[in-house]
Amino acid sequence: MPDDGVSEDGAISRTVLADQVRDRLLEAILAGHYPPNSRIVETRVARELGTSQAPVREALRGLEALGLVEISPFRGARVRHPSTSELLEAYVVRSELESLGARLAVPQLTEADLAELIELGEEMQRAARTGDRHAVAIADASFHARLVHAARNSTLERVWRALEPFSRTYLTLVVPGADAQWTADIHLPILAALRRRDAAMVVLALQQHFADVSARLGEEWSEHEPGGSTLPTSSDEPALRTA
Amino acid sequence: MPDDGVSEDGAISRTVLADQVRDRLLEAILAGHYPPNSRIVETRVARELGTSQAPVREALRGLEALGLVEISPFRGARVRHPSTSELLEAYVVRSELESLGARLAVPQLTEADLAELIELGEEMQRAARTGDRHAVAIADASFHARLVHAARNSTLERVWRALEPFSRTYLTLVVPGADAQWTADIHLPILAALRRRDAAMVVLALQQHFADVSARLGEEWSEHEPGGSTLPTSSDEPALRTA
DNA sequence: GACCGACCGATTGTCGATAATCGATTGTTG
DNA sequence: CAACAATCGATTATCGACAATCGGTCGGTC
Repeated sequence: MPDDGVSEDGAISRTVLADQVRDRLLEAILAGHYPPNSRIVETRVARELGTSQAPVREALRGLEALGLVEISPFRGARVRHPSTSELLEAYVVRSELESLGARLAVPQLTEADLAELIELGEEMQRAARTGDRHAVAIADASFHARLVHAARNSTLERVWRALEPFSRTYLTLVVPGADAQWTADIHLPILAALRRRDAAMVVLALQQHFADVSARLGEEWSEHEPGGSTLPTSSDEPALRTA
Repeated sequence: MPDDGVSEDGAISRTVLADQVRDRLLEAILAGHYPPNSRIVETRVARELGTSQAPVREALRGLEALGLVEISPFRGARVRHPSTSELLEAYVVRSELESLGARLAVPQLTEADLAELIELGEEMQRAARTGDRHAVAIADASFHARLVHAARNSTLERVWRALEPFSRTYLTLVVPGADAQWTADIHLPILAALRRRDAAMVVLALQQHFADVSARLGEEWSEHEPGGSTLPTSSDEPALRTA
C-alpha cells in the first residue's frame, strides 16, 4: 500500500503539504483526470490546490520515484504511459523479487504471519463473492506486501515498494476485465504452499501466479498493440530455475 | 555508474543546479566529509555552496532516493549508516536481480555486448596488475551495469540502479581490505560462462561471486558487530535454488 | 527530587517573485 | 521556397523571506 502517512508504529504526522499534494495528484492520475502522456504543469496545479509551487514540485518528484510521471529538466512532468510490454517487464522483476521474498520468508514464518496471510486470503474470497473488486484489489495488495514483509529484508521491501504501486496502478487500468473471483482464486495455491511451509512450492505457486497475470496482460497486448519486438516470455518457461 | 548528466545519446544538459549540488554532496559523503549518522543541514550547505535552499533540498531528496540519506519531516536529513547486516541484505537482493538480468541477457546477447563485457573484464585485470583499486572499482561497476543493461529490461535496470550506488558506495568504505586482484579475479568465471553463452552457468558464477563478497563482508561483520540476530546466511547456502 | 508544561533557538516547510530555459512562431535571407 | 536567426509566451528553476515545527532547556509544581 502507498504510504498513508501512518508509519508502521502507528504514529501520524501528515502535516506536510507536499505529501498531501502528492496523494491528490496520485488519485487524480488514477482516476484518469490526468490522462497518460499529458503534462502536469506545476504552476497550474499550485493554483488549483491553493498552494505554492514548491510543494507541487516536490510532490511530482515523489511521483517520479514511484514511476508514475516522467520529469525532464526545464520541460516539466508528464504522466507516464507505460506500454503493456513495459508492464510485462515490470512483472518479470516483481515476480523475481517476490520469489526471493518467499524463499527468505518461509523458513522464518511465524504463526502470526501465517495467520495474517490466511486471513487476507479469506478476505479476498469474501470480497470476491460479493463482487467487490476494489476490496479484492486492496486485500491482494496487502497479501503480497505482507509476504514480502515477512522476508524481513528491509532492502527487498524498499525495492519492492518502489515497484509495486507502478504495476498495481496500471494493472487495474489495463486489465479491468479481470474478474474478482479469478483474482482471488489464483492466490489459493500460494496459500496452500504457505500452510505447508514449503518454500519451493510457494515459489512455484508465485511464479505460476505471475505467469497467469502476465498471460492475461499478454492477451490484451496482442489485441491492442501489435508489433512489439522482444518480449520476455516468462510464461513459456515458468520456473526459470537456476540450476 | 551514477548519472553523470550525460544521457545515453551523448547529449549534455547539466545546467541544473540541484544536480550539481547532489553530486557535490555525494562526493562529500563518499569522501567521509559527512560521517555516517551525521546531519546535513539544508541552510548550511546552501551557504557553503553559495546557492539557495531549494536546490539543496532537491538534491537531498535525490540522495534519499539513492538510499544515501534518510529524511524525516521537519527533522532534516541524516547520512545513513547501514549496518553490515543491512549491506548483506542488499547484496542478497542485488544478487537476485543480477541473476535475473543474466538469464534475460544471455539468450539475446549481441557480439558487441559480449565484446564490451570482455573488454571491461580485461580492463579490470590491467588495473588490478597496476594496483589501481579505483580503476578496478570503476570497471567493476561498469561490468555489472553493462550486464544488467544487456537484459534489455528497463524496469530491471531502474530497480538495479536504485540499489547499486548504495551497496557499492558503502562496500568500498566497509571493505577497504579487499585487494584489487581478488576483485578482478572473481569476475573471471562469469566471463568464461558468458563466452559460452551458458545462462545457467552465468547465474551460478554470479551467485558465487556475490557469495564470495558476502562472505568477505560477513568476516568483517563478525569481528566488529557481534550479536546480530537473524542474518540471511547466503554464504551457507550459496545458490538459494528454487527447486 | 521527579515530573510536567511553557518558552527558545535552530531548522525545515512554504510562499511569492524573479531569472533562466524551452518550443513555437515569425520574419529574414539566399 | 527552404533554411535559419530573432523574438515571444509559457513554464520551470532558483531565490530570499517568512511561518511552522522540532528538540531541548528552564522554571514550576507536587
